[in-house]
Amino acid sequence: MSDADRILTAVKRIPRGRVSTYGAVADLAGLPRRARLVGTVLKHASSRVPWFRVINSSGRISLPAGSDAYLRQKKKLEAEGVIFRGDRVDLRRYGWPARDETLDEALWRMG
DNA sequence: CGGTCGGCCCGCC
DNA sequence: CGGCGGGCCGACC
Repeated sequence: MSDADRILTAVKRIPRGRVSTYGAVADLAGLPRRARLVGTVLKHASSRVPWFRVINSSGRISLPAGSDAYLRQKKKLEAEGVIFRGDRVDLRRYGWPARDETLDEALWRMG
């Protein structure tokens, strides 16, 4: 299984209405410290994977502000109930896995 | 909250 | 091989 496959698998696990960060996805994929790779993989991802649920650790969309791509991602998130406060989302509320739960707990919970 | 900096690890010349 | 930049991140001020 390639790194890209593991990343895409991890992204598919993000629940509807929640968001995850590049670093968190890397961790879930078993690829610590490879947040940037997650970014490049997602850039070329197919529409079957919920790439739009991945944002950066500051709670912002990692695309040029105001660009078509940016607005597309924002709309998709809002469509499933994620509320933006200005240009960012509250990771304590929508972040997955929750900040205070360990990676092990999160992995266990989803089998 | 915003901005900088250093560290990090690719993927592509 | 060497250099460079990227949908990153945490620490710090």
